Amino acid sequence: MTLSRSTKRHKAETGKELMSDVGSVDRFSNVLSGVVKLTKTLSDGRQQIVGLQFAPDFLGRPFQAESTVTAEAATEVELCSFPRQALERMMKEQPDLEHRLLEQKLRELDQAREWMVALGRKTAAEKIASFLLMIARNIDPAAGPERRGASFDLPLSRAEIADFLGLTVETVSRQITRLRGEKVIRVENNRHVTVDDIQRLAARAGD
Amino acid sequence: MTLSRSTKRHKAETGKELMSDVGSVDRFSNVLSGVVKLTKTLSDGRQQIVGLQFAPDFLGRPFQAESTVTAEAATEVELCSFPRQALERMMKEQPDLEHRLLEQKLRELDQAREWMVALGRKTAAEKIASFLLMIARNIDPAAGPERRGASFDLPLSRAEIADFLGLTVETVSRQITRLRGEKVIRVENNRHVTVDDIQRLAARAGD
DNA sequence: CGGCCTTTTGACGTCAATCAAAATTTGTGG
DNA sequence: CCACAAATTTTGATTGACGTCAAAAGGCCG
Repeated sequence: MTLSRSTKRHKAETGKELMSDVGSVDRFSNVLSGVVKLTKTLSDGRQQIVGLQFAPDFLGRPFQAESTVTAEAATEVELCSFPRQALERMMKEQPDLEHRLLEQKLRELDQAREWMVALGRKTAAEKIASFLLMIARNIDPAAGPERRGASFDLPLSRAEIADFLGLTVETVSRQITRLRGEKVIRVENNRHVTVDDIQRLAARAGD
Repeated sequence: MTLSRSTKRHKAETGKELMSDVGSVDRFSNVLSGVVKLTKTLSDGRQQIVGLQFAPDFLGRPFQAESTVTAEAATEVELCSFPRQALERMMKEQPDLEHRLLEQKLRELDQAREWMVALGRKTAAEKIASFLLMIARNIDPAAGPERRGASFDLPLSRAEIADFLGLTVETVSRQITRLRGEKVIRVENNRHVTVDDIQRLAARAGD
């Protein structure tokens, strides 16, 4: 994608709020590396992560934003960000862009619905397995489709995983411990996960 | 929207499967009246409703469909349906169409994320209140924004509501009974609901 | 009226939440 | 590099909200 002159690049430290659809922040970005989490919060503080964006996803909600989603860097993130105006000009000049945006949003919608099934109908154990599987597929640098194993750093803390899966930290921890006990995964430094046999993990995802 | 010659109109009886994104069914529709439910099912039969489409929503997932969503009529439905080919031709002739499709998909994405919060973080009571509120806003014929009350037929059975909210039929029934006992809603014939004070209902939705 | 399906109600069980505290990791300054 | 503080993760004990199982009540249509 060619960038207009008004774009800028920057790194965001972990946890930094990148943009909130709720208010005046009126920018649009491209995730160059890292993971961005989209969260929604209830008035009493309960939180739910409603999406994760990996490179090279677009980031932002064009055409008005009433949806009160907050985007935060989950890991070190490199963004290429530009004002809404630039996006809209680019879309005029290059209608293909709007098409690609539609395709990405359709993918996001598919993913959101995938997670609705997990949130509504899967057990804690199945949620964790599904989550690890999803991360493995998105993050493992050598993620060929025919790989038997995978190894990756979790982009989220236990608390964030809980917010993603509609669980508590304690339940997340227990389920990960259980998977480790059953040798489905190995965990180093709490963040690095190795899956020797992805099929065995997939078998626990409940699909 | 102008319809190409190859389009057709038909009514679907309740419960009829309209299209499945999984396979060869390759049509695209417009909901003219009624409610269509989008469901996903796990291999052991657990089901989750991942979306409800009200008139005048589009229905269908253009540009390949790997997402195994099934669309079914929840009520009597009038559709205007046409083959994918027609849609793609129409999009070429009228680029505005693709733009409107994008806007609708963005709305659907917002809604999906709204429900992710409910599924992951709300209590059974809050889920029911949120659901009734959503239906009231979409269905009540006289739903002016400044109405104090609302009255409508539920487009879903208790079992379907359960599948939408990630609950069991029994829990749905108990929560509705509870709301009735507290005079937040009145229910006639199990399907018709009257809300005298929408604010009181909204206060229980937990947002 | 009678069978069938949906909804409600009741008794009980269980999975995940809550509460509490220990263990481990991470970060900071000397 | 180590010592200490803070944050994160794990583990344990207990509770509670919702699920499960069972049966009664209510609607719908022949």
